Amino acid sequence: MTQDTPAPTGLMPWELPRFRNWIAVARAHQIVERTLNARLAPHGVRIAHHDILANIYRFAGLTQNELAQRLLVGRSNLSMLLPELEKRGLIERRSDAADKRVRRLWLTEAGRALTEQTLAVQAGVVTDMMTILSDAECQALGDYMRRITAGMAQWAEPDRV
Amino acid sequence: MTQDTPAPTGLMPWELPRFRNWIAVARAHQIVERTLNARLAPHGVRIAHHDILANIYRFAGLTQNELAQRLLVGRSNLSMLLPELEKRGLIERRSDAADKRVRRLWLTEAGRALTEQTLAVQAGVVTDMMTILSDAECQALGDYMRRITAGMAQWAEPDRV
DNA sequence: CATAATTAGTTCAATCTTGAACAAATCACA
DNA sequence: TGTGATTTGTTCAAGATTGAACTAATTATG
Repeated sequence: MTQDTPAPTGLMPWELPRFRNWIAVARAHQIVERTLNARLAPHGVRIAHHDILANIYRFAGLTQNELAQRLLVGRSNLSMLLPELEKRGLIERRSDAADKRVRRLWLTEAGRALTEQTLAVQAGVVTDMMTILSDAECQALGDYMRRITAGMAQWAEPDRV
Repeated sequence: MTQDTPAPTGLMPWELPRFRNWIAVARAHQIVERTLNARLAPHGVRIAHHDILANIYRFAGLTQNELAQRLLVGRSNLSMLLPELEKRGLIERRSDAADKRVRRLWLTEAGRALTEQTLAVQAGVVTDMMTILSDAECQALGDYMRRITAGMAQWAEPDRV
């Protein structure tokens, strides 16, 4: 019953190699995100939480604004999420002595422990899925994507609020 | 002020090549999605809408359920979105004569015209960003991602509702 | 055939995410 | 200094997304 609409004139977008190949990226990413979310759920954490925790784990003492830029989300998003993580005793927000506007972020002991678990989950998902690529292929993949990201950066899209 | 937490024992996850390289994929994808959304906005459409329209464009007459599986979203999601697109006169939902549960999806003339525009926008974003890769690299990228997707498929994550 | 199991789609309430408007603190610089 | 521009974080309301529960239609099976 379902039928492809015949190409009116030239190639349809999904027939263009660059298009097709990017769609493959989007699909794989979507599936991995869903998988990660599912495996994170038993730990009482969503990807958004994990991303926050992992960044504080790695860059202890960063500000909310730095975190927002790093995650490519709006500051308001963090203003909604961080109090929740704070209430759960996973993070602390200490205001900066030098600049009273700023709130710097730190993990509690419990937060650090949880983050180590969720990082392990994420690493598990990623290595599971990437085993299908050889080391060289995996490296090439990373190089391609970093070049694309760098290229887009010049292209300069609207800043997050 | 911000400081890396020193590795307690072995490598931290973000130092593992496979992990690092996948993060690059996630980042690039995130940036491209944002760019696409921004460029779609002037057409009064978000990615979610465009994805729906583009799939109906390509697979005219598919059912809501088929569409949901294709987009990897829940059926309820479409039950919220489709009436909106219908009200805007972009799509039609005709119930199937053979199976009265099913509603098949078709584009109106206006919907087809809009979809051709948004497909062009998407193709523009994708080719813009992919020009930094050679044809061969682009092809390799697609191959890698399709292999990953196929690998995950066996791995069989929880079905959408 | 009758009844149970399955499937397609909807509704609803709970969450998530976002941008605009805002307050406070800092900075630029005349 | 003083005044205007910028930056940081928050609030709030609107929109988007999700899963669970539900109805109606179809299929499987005894």
